[in-house]
Amino acid sequence: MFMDDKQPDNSYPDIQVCACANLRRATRLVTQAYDAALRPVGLRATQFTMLAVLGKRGQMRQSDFADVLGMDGTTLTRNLQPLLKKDWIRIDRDEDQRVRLISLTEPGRALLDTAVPLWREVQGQFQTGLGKTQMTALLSTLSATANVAQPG
Amino acid sequence: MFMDDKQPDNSYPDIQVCACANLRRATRLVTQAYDAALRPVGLRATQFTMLAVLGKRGQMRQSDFADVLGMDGTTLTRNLQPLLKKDWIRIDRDEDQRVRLISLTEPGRALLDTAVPLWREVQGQFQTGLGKTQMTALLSTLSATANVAQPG
DNA sequence: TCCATAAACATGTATATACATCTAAGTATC
DNA sequence: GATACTTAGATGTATATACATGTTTATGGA
Repeated sequence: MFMDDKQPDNSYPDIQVCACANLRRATRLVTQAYDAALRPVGLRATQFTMLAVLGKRGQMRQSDFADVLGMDGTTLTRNLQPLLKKDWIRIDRDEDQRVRLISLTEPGRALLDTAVPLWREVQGQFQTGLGKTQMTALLSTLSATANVAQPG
Repeated sequence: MFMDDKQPDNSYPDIQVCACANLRRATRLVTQAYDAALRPVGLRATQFTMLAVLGKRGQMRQSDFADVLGMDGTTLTRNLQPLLKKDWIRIDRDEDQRVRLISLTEPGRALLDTAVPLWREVQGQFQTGLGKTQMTALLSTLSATANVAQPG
C-alpha cells in the first residue's frame, strides 16, 4: 500500500483524547487571556499566582512554595528571579542555612492589591462563560488529574 | 491593625479557584508524566503532539497547524526548529511563496510509530486513574474552557 | 571527630511560550 | 503598473519549564 505524507493517516490514535495535549492547548489559550488581563499592571499569570499564594499564606519555605505550586524546585528558583529583580518579593535565610524563606515586600503586596481586581474580572469572564457547573467540574477534574500525575 | 508578611492574609481571593493557576499546575504535573513516558524515544510531550497531528492529518500549512494546536504562530516557528534539526519534519514551499507546508519525514513517521505505544501506556494510566467518567469530563471541560478563551 | 549521606537550593542546558516588531509576498485600488 | 493594504512567517526579547548535575549545609553513625 502506497502512502505519502500529504495524505492523512487513520492508523494513529486521535490526539483529540490525549490528556496532556488537551491540557497544554487549553492552558496556552487561557494563559493568554489571563496574561492580557494582568498586562496593565505588568504581571504575568504565573507571577500573579506566585504573589497571590504568598499574600494568602505569608512567608514560606521555598520548597513548600514549590510544592504548593506543583512546580519543580529548579523552575521556582528561576521564576523567583524576575520577582526579585522588581523588588516584589524578599528572600531571607532560615536558622537552617540551607533554607530560603520567601515573602512579599511592601511593593509586592501593593502590586497584588492592584492586580486582584483585574484577576477578578478575567476570572469572572470564565466563570460566566463556563457557568458554575462547568467551572466546578473543571476545577474538580483538574484536581483529580493532578492527583493521578502526582499521587500522595 | 498591624500585619506582617510572616502571617497569612485572608483578604485575598483563594487561588484555589483560579482557572489559570489550576490549569497551569495540572499541566506541569501531567506534562512531567508524559515527558517521562516518552523519554525512551527522545520525545517531549509537545513534540509528540506535533508529530501525531502531522501523522493524522498529513501535510499542513504552518498557520493551520498553529490553529489546530492552539499555539501562537511565533511559538510554532520556534517549536518546529528542534524537529527540523532532528530531521523528523520537512518544510516545503507552497505556490503562494509566503506559505510553509509542514509534513513528517520518514524518520519522523518511524519515530512516531515507536512513540505511540509509550503514549498509549501513559494515557492509559490517566484513563485508569481517573476513570472513564472523569476523563470524559476532563476533555469536555477543557474543550469548553478553550472555547471561552478563544471564541469562534 | 571524621566521613558518608541526605536535604535544600543553584547552575548548565534545552525546550516551550508569546508579545512587539520586522520582512517578504500576495491583493486591491486607482 | 505603482501604491496601499493585508497575510504568512521570522526575529528580538523575556518569561516558564524541568532534567542532570553541582554546591552548601545539616545529620547520623563509626
